[in-house]
Amino acid sequence: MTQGRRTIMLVDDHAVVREGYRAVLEKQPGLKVIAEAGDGAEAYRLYKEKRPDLVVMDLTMPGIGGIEAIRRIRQWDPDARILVFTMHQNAAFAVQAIRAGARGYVTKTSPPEALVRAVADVFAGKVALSPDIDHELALSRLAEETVAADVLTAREFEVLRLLLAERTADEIAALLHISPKTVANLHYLIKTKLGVGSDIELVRLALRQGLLTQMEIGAS
Amino acid sequence: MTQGRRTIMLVDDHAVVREGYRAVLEKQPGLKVIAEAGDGAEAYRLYKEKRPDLVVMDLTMPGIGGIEAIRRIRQWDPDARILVFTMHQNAAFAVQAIRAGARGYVTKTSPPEALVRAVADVFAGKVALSPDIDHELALSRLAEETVAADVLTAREFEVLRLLLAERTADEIAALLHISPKTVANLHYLIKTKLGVGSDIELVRLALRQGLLTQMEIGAS
DNA sequence: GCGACGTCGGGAAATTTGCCCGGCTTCTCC
DNA sequence: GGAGAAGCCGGGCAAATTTCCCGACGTCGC
Repeated sequence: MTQGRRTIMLVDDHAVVREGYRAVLEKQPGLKVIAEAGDGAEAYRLYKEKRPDLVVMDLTMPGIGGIEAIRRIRQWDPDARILVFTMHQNAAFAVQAIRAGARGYVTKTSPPEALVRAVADVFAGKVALSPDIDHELALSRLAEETVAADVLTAREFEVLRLLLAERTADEIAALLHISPKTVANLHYLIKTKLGVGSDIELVRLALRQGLLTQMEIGAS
Repeated sequence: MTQGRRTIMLVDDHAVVREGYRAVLEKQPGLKVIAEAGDGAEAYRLYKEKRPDLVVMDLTMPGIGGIEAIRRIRQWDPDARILVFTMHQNAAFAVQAIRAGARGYVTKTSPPEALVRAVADVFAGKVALSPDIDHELALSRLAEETVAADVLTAREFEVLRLLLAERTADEIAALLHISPKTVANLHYLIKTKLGVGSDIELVRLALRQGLLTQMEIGAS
């Protein structure tokens, strides 16, 4: 990266929203938007081609999501600077993003200046978190909600995904070549491990943890 | 409204996103953004103060949501032109918005030109729907999914809300001063009326129909 | 080889679900 | 004012599921 001219790539599936990022960022001297992508796959491809100094990335996108895009880009270039800018004011998402290799997490509810400041912070080597996410993370620390991906085994996680996909116990049993009884046992075990009493709580916990995004809901 | 100078109010809880709308719309000669609001209550207040010729409105916002804001504005000014511009590519939302009095529904995934065209269509007296919403509505017509708000009685709807709020049957019974048995019966009746087999399907249907927005999920 | 752990499922009691019923109130329409 | 429809409430009971226990098997690390 040259010092005087920092290049940026924007990743968001909404073209009009990218227009907003661009307007805000290009008001800053020394920042230049050189690429835009509408989904994770395009982001990865364009990153390799354009080598921007920083990526501003949304999380919820069709196809390959933001988290996976971060992982891929960081695998290809471990020094990549990626700043997540999303609507999800959600500690679970922030944790996932940072673990995947993001250098910051700012919510879209923040004033535009916050984005500008976060960009500067990332260039300065700091981890940029907006105040509301600080707060969310603090709360989640206190709540100590069990993280599904951490406590569940691979098999349990798979059954959970299928349950959330509106499969009946019998369908899952047939799919996995196990007895319906085992599915029932796993279902029970999952609820126990996650400290959840009903299926309704289970779905809501899954939503909070991003296991099921609102996007997928329609695609039943 | 004067012919040469059409005034617009933007409503969206994300400041950066409003920046995008503004950039796209003000490129058009004859359009001028004269107000911005970040939630439904502010939108209603500002509408009365500024009397814009058109409102571009998001749906999911903190506090008073977009649907309710549309209702209020239209009650105060039955001729108000309101165009919904949202990320929700969801037939149920579109139906609610149009019923509340919106003159159009465009999703944020549409190219920026689609927004410009929709604005022009609304000014021309047409109902503006983006192609993906046309498609969603067509599908929903074929699927004929039961609409919770239509088929459920008030009591049933109330129980449904409480169930979704992660209350146990016993809590609901105590809250409504009825027997747990009745709650169980209502729970069963709700699932029957909505043509749903499990609680998981029930939650997902509620999400599709906007009874439970992703925003609320965290606030358990 | 031995303990820890994940996977798979049987068994049995406890609970919930699915579906029926009848009684009660309210509202409408004649 | 009476007949009928529709909503609300809850008992009853068989069937199904959930809950919790158990043992068997494979595999991995030490």
